[in-house]
Amino acid sequence: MSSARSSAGDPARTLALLWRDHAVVPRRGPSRGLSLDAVVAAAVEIADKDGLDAVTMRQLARKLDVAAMTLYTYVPGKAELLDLMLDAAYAAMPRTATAGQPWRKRLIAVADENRAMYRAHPWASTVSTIRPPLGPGQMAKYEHELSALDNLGLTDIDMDDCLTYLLTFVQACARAETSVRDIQRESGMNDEQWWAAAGPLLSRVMDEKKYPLATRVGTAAGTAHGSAHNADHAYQFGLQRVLDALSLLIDKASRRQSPAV
Amino acid sequence: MSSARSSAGDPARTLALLWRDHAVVPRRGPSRGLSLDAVVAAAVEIADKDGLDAVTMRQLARKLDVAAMTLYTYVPGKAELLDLMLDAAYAAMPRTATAGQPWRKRLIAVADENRAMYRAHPWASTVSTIRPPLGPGQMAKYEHELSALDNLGLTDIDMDDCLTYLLTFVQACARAETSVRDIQRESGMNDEQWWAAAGPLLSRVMDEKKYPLATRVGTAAGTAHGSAHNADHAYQFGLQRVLDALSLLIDKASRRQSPAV
DNA sequence: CCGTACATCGTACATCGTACATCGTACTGT
DNA sequence: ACAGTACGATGTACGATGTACGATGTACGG
Repeated sequence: MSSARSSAGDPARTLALLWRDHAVVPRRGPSRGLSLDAVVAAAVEIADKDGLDAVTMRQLARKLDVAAMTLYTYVPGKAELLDLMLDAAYAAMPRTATAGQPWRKRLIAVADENRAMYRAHPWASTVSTIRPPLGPGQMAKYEHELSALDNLGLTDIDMDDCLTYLLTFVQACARAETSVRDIQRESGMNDEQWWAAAGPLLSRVMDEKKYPLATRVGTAAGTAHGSAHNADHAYQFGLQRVLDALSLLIDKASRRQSPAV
Repeated sequence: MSSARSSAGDPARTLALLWRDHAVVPRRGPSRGLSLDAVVAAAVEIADKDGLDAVTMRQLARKLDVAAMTLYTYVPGKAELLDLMLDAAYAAMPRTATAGQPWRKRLIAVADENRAMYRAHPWASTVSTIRPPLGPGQMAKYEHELSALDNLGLTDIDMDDCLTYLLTFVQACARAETSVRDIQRESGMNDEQWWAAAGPLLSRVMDEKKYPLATRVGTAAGTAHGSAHNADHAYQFGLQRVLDALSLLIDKASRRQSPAV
C-alpha cells in the first residue's frame, strides 16, 4: 500500500460486513470461537497502541489466541478489516448536541470531536478516506456533522464542501501529530534531538551565504518548534482561519435566506 | 512504514549523500557502473510512472541492469533513497521570479509551483516531510519560497508558519488527487463507477429514514463529484480561502511596518 | 448415526528490505 | 613486473508480510 485506504475491498462484501448483514447464519459445523466485533476491537487496540503497521494478521491472531488463517473466516481480508476498524472508531465518537447554538460553536464542536477521535486513534489520521467506509458509524457521523451546517441557507453541495474543508483541515493536523509520534518512536529521537543532531551537520555542509533567508528563518523556526506545544497552536490557529474562511460563504447564504439576520 | 517519511535514516550519512559530499574518493577497485544521480533518477522515473510502492530495490535494480544488492554500494538503504528522490524533485522545480509583485501574486506562484511538482511526482504528496530532507533542493526551494514572504513585516516565525500553512494546503490537495488516481488504478474503477456500484447496495442495507440529511446531501454530493473537475475546483477555492486567512496576518503586519501602505 | 457443512489451522508461496560471504577487478607499493 | 589489498558486484539467505490451499475435526440435519 502506498498509503492505507478505506473501501479498497469488494463493495458488496464490505457493506454486508459493515452493516452486520448476516444474510445466512451458518446452521452446521462447530460454533465460532470469536465474533467479528471482537476481532475488530482487538485490531483497533493494536493499532492504538503500536500503530497501523503493527496490525498484521499474525499479530492480531496471536492477540486473539488463534491461528492466522482463522481470521479469514471472520473477515475476507485486511482491506475489509480496515474499513471495519474505521467505522467502529467513527461509531464510538460522542456527538455533542449543539442545536440552537451559533454555527461557529457547532462547527468547533465538530472539529473538536474529530480531533479527539484522532487523538484516541492516531492511525485513523493516516488513512485516506476518499472513498469512505460506508458503514453505520460513518453514516451516523456524517448525519450528525451535517446537522451543524443545516438551515444556514447553504445548498446541499455547499454543505458537503464546507464539511469536507473543515474535516480535511482537522485530519491534516492529526496526521502531522501522528507523524511526529511515529517518527519519534521509530528513530528513537524526538524532534529536538533530531534538530540538534542534524543542524550542526547541515551548517557544516551547506553554504549559509547562499541561503540567507533559509538559514535565518529556519534557525528561528527550528528552535521555536523544538520548544513546545506547536501542535495545539497550529490547530487552534488554523481552525480560526478555516472558520473565518467559511463565514464568507455561510453569512452570505444566511443573509440571502433571512435578510433580517 | 505506516506512511513514507523523509529523513528516516542516519542524519550524517544522509546529509553527506544529499550534498554529494564524497569525502573520500575511492582509489582502488573496479570503476563504478552507475552514478548516484542515475540511481536516483531511475527511482524517480519508476515512482512517477507506477507509484512509490513500485520502487522496490529489485525493480530499481532491474531497470538499471544490475543486481539488487549492487544498489547498496550507492545508497545505504531505502530510507536514504527516498530523501534523495524528494530532494531531486525539489531541486528540479522552476522558481518564478516575482520580486516587486504584490504578495498575493507571489504566494499564488509558490502554490502553483508546488502543485505542478506534485502533478509531475504524485508520490511526493504521500511523503510526510515533518522532518524535511535537508538537501540542496529543499534549501533552494525554502529560500525561494521565503522570499515571497520577506519584507512584509512578519517575524521569522510568522513567515515560517504562513509558508507551512500554505504548503500544507497544497500538499493536502495533491494527496487527495494522488489518492484518487492510485485507488482508481488499483481497483480498476473510477469514482463514478465505484459510487454506481456501492450506492444501490448501500441504500438497500441502510435505513434512509434514520439518516435523512446524510442521504439527501450525500446523494447530491455524490452525483456532483462523479461529474468532473472537482480537484481543480477544490484547489482554486481552497487557495483563495487560505490567502484570505493569511491576509489578516500579513496586512496587519505590513501596516505596522509602513503605515502609509 | 452417518454425511456434510463449516471452523480451525499447518504449510507453502511470492513479495519485501537487506545482512553476509564470495568473487573478481584494478590500483599501490615494491 | 608482480603481490597485496581495497572495493564494486552479486548469489544466497533470513525474517517479515498477506493469503491460497488442503487436511483435520466438530456438530447439526437427515
